[in-house]
Amino acid sequence: MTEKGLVLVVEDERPIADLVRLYLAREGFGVHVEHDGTAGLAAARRVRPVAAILDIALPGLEGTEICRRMRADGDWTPVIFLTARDDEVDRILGLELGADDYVTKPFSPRELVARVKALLRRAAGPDQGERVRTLGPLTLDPGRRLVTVEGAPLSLTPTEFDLLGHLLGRPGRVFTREELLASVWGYASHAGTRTVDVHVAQVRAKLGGAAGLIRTVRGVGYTADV
Amino acid sequence: MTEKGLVLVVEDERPIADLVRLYLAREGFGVHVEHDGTAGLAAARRVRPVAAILDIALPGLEGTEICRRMRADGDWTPVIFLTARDDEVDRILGLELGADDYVTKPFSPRELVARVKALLRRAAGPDQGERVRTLGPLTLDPGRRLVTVEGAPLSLTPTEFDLLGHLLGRPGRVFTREELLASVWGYASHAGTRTVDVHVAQVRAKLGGAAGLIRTVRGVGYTADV
DNA sequence: GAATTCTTGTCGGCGCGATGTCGAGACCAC
DNA sequence: GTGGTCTCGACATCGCGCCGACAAGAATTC
Repeated sequence: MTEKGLVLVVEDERPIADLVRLYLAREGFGVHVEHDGTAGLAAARRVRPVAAILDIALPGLEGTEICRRMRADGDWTPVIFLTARDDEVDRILGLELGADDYVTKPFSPRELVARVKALLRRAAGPDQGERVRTLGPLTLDPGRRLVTVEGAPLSLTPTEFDLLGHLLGRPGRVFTREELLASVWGYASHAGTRTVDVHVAQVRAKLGGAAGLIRTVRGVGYTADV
Repeated sequence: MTEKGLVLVVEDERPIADLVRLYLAREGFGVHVEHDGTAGLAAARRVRPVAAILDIALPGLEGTEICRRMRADGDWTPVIFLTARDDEVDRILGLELGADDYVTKPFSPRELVARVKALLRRAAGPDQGERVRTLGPLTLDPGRRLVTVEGAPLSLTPTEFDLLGHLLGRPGRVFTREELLASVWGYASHAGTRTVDVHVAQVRAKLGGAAGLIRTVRGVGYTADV
């Protein structure tokens, strides 16, 4: 549920909070919602979110104050402010709050999600998922969605590519079928574990001579041999 | 920590210096801080910064004087001045200090970081976005907003041009529809991902024989084939 | 070493989701 | 208003994933 990390949302208007929660959850984020400023600050300190979305006008403690105290704690979690009025924008940008972005109400949930993602991309630097992986004659380039065996490109379907990529992400580590289903297919998948076998077989077929790199660990799962 | 190079900060007010240091460090810059003018000039000569942020009012040696002496040394490192009063701005702009930018207090650290980056981009030569891109029979010139196929000019709409330009910016790299929407259409776009498909189709139609250069990566997005 | 049982490999077809394509309507600039 | 552009809906098409079923192979028991 929190594969992409937890996003803290502090917003006192329930309908808006629910909307934001829905859209973020749909994108695979875990969401922690608080409805007043004091609880929001406590949550920020407790749940270690990867990003925080703070309404400015809040009961208890203003969003700006939550951010200020987080920064004082040395917490540089990316923060996006929600603001209803344009003149509040000046307060965000003008002061040294360490706000990373802001969105004015009414806003599009799609836009908000896009900004959260952009922020995390920026904060994370070069994405781990973008790393080119090499194992023997095999190379896998996530950015180009390209797999080569001894330089010759392979044509893999999306599932095959993700599956191979996940195995190559930690060579030597044995993944159970359940783990692979959860990571590659996603937690919402209803597929049975046998489906994993079928795709492993197809990847092996396409790997040709390098098929041996994916080893069956009987009774457990699969691994990319080092 | 210094992957992006070292930025020299000369600022006698500790809180401000610390704030600037934090923000620059967070962006991957190395930071060297000095608190008086004399030490600042010595540091400029010693640490070879990629950019310098100089307060104007400094004990020992004014920021303007540091800059002047750097220039006299033949050191044309980009310099940003921090100034508390507007009337100081005139002194910066009026004299041939070789200042590249200035920021008035109170300032937003975000803004300062943005200016440092902009300065380095400028100093690094022609903007990446201005680069003429060529791929097989295709050339795309952002400056002239011109695309040609084997020398013959094409008439593209703004969206079509930006879309093609973005794909050609990193040939081989696969972009998801969401990435393209965010980059080409912008954050605030409410367009659905299918809109991307339509525009890709249009671009392909206009590309004629070179249409194959834009390849669909099923389940992922699009790429410009190398 | 043979029989049994469980696990894994393999094949083929069905259903669904993703993409290509066309056209209508909205919107904007002139 | 007029022309150009963007966005969306609708439909057709195609590829892919999923499952069921059986074959093959490995571990366990005797």
